[in-house]
Amino acid sequence: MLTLKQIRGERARVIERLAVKGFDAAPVIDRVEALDDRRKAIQTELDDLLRQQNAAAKEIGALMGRGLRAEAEAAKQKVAALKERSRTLDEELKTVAAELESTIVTMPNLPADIVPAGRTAEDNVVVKLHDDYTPPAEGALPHWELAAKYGIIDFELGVKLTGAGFPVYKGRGAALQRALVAFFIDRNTAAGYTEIQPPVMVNEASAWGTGQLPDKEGQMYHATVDNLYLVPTAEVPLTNIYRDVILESSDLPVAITAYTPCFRREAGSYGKDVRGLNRLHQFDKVEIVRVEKPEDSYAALDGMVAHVESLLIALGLPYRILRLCGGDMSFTSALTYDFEVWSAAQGRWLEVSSVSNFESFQSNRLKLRYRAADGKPTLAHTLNGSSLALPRIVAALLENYQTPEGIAIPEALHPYTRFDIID
RNA sequence: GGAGAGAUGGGUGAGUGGCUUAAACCAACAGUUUGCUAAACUGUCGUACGGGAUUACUGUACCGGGGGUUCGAAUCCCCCUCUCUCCGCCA
Repeated sequence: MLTLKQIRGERARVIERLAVKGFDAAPVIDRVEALDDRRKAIQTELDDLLRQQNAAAKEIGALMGRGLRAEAEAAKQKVAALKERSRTLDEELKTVAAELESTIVTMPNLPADIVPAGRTAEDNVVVKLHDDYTPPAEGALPHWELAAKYGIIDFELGVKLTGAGFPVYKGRGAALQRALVAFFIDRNTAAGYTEIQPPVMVNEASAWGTGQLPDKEGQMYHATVDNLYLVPTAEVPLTNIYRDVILESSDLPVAITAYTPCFRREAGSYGKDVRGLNRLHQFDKVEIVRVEKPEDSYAALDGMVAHVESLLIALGLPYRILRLCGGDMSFTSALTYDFEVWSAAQGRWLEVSSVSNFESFQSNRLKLRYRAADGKPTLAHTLNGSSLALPRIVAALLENYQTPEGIAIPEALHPYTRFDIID
């Protein structure tokens, strides 16, 4: 969520920036300002009443101690009136504060200055297009046919065991998954990220912390008996490590990485978009998360983009990098780069990574702060990205590396797979 | 699943209705002293939201969360959550 300081202190900029996301901020800001003024007025009056009550209570104690019971009784009468008024004010304060909060949370994060205007994915800007690859031969098979041909992914068996969107990987298909996870994590740790193995179920507080609740409640699998949620991404446990934390300046930057399976209900998805590995209920992903000082966060974002790009280069996959336009960005992001790999047989780009800077939008909700040079707790910036999501990488590997002899394995993976072809 | 014990500041931990402005110790930070490391001494040492000349200073709230009793609650009552120990089960 945005901070009051941002909303009130940079009114013109907030209106101008949120217009890029197609959000009309002016009336919301008016409401925020009115509520905040009201809240301050109430608090000032309430604080004064409480001060009087505290003083009176202390006085009564002293009177009682000296045995002056009549005077004490008189003082009690005086307090009763104050109490009634403060009780009313207290209720009003809670109401106004709740309204203020619920108004602020409707406002999306401010897009960074370089975010292009636009409403749909059509308006995203291609900032890098890697076209140095050989298109596959005529008659190339889509990955779901290749998966069946070589017996490495069994979608039907997954349906039997669990349901659609829960594939079973077999033989070298399973080994390829394991190899990719290890490869990505090794590359991430070499780049300075500390490996974490978090729980794949989180409690309600964590789901709120990263904003899965209340907005995306229907997207998560919910174990109701224990009120735990299966993580939709490692971002949730990783980022919540720093919920309600004040870091020392020397703790920054934080750079962590984790592999987890990810669980998404994907309610409402259908059609060719969900064919094969394109969209699953359970999939594997390696995530990177950073916590940065505000002045460092955009350099850090560039570093993350370069790092993710290096993974795709190492795998030899044709890719492109998009800077998302205002309309296609998430509610919480200030700047997002999407990575897409080319699906040779489907003839379309598949998103395999999304790297974002949330600035202080996420940390404000999390109460993730660090002690700045002046010693004051200051909201840190958070960033995250996939490095990488496996299923579509596997889809692209199968399709782009298909040969008459089988699926060739990129050289970078040989130390991990210990085989060089799937046949 | 059963039984019991707990939750107090960065940490340990005292505090069973007013003498608490939450003690003391540890850690941290600053200063003094000192050949070095270190030690000793002195001081500082929570968060949030207000008021204020936005300096100083100052008000309120916060002892796991929420409610209640009371002039007054860390302390008493109720509900909830979580943690630990033992037993049972178990990779």
